[in-house]
Amino acid sequence: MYQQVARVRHDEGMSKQPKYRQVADALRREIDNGTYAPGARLPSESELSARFDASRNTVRSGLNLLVTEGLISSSQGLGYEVRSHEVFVLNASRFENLDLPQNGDAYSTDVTAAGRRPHQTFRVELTTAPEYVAERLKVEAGDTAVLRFCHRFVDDVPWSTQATHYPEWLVTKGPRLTEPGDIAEGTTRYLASLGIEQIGYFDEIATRMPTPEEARLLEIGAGVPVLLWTRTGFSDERPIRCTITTFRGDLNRMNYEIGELSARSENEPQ
Amino acid sequence: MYQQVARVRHDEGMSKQPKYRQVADALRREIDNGTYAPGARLPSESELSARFDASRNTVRSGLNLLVTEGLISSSQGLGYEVRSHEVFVLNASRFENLDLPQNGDAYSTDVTAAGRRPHQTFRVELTTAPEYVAERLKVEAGDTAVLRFCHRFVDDVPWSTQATHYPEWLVTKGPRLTEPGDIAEGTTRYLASLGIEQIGYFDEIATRMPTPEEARLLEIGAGVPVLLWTRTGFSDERPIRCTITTFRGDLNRMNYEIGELSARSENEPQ
DNA sequence: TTGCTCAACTTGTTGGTACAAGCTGATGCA
DNA sequence: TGCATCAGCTTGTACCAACAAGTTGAGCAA
Repeated sequence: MYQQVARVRHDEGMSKQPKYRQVADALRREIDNGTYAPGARLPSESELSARFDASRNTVRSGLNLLVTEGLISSSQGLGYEVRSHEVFVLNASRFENLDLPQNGDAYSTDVTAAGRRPHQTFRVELTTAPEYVAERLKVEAGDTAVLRFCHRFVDDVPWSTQATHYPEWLVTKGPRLTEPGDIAEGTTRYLASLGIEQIGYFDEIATRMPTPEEARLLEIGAGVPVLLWTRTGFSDERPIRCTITTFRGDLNRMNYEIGELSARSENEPQ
Repeated sequence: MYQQVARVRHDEGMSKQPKYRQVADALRREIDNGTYAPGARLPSESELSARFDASRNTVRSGLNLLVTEGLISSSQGLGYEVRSHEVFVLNASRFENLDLPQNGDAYSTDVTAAGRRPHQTFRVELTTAPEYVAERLKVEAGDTAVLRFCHRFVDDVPWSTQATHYPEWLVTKGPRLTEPGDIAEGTTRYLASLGIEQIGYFDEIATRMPTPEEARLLEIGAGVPVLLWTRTGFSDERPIRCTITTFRGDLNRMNYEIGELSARSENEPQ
């Protein structure tokens, strides 16, 4: 029916690579060198099938590799599109600066400063602390806590989700724990209203592939990892909040400044 | 030959999900709840094919989803194995502490302290600075630079690669730029020998899917993202080195401490 | 016992087919 | 003109078949 042997013979070391990888490599090269620019559509499967002299299944395997790598995305009826990725940089050591508390929401400020349009939805609820959060807040897993969940967009593109847990002892300090509006304005402001000062953060950064739920919220297909940022905030006595932010990995980068940066470092590399 | 219609009819809203997703979801659930523990082998494709009453191709599509999510890996002749992921935590704000320069290689120290066995290979060469690095070192792209490339293992598992670029002006300060051995011992020590002190860092963190080359070096299959850590070190005058570390995303996590952490925070959540 | 071969498993690759389902523009009716 | 329909494109899902190639263990030969 088909014979692989004869073909491999004359391939002369240039590629023992299987055909579907050759397809992926060729297309990846063309995406890299700009033959297919971000936003552009790739030729259809049947066209590629003809070009590479491969079956539709084989071409699909190759395209699937590129989807997995996050280079392209597909939609039924439309075709394959080259993904664009303008990254948004978050300076985590300056963010919510300890000395200069932001007047308002730090996220909105940052996005607006970058000339882009922020948009976010809130949800505040009473819940129990999951184990991961409880460890960090130094409470028992299952203890009640207040969760402030936040879904953020930049120019109407889903950007990140943020879940902040406050321990029970903290929210009962305030007179109005049943009013979600208090927390909605932002963590720093809320804590200030309770007379609590954050004096330090413990940040943890990890990456992994999104869960199906995350993929849905952030509208990312297979092949785009998420960047997980867990920030535990401390008062002079104990942890006062734990914020887990889930970023689209292809659209975000984080920065930290440590120690002194020389004078000329003001204009950081973009 | 086969008819999808009849089956969908009686599925009763419980799942409009395509069959290959049902396979993936079922297996994912069983991996999560421990039916298949890390390191365990999944049933073979043909067994799963019988269990789910699906063709081998359909089962493969489902398994491929889990590979993409990084939950399992496959090897020809062996089968599918549930991946284990013990994460290794790197405290980036304490790492190469500015006040207390490490006596020796910081990586080896950290890994040994965690009760695991470090192993690394070096390569030092004279090269030109790629654009990304040149921007950070404030030199022209294409300028000569010294590259120290480092391939690191923990318990013989590939862990990370590290590429440190030093600008030309710096290496010519030392009398012996042709001796690769000097840099091999580590950045901090090398800089000290040149009488240069690092007073600050600029760290950038990003994530993405690995390039084929990275996947080869780190021995990660599709579905495992990499964590990119770029550290630019500064003297009191200017950037003196740029280190790009590529971690396996499934095995590493980074920490930063900012400001003051309360007394009880010494025992950080693992 | 040792060591080799080989059968019988495993996944990997590639081809084929058929139909479902989403999108778009042309066509034609009101 | 306006709108509904539909043909013809696209990708998505599902099946089948065949052979390549890696791994393992049984079993035979030295």
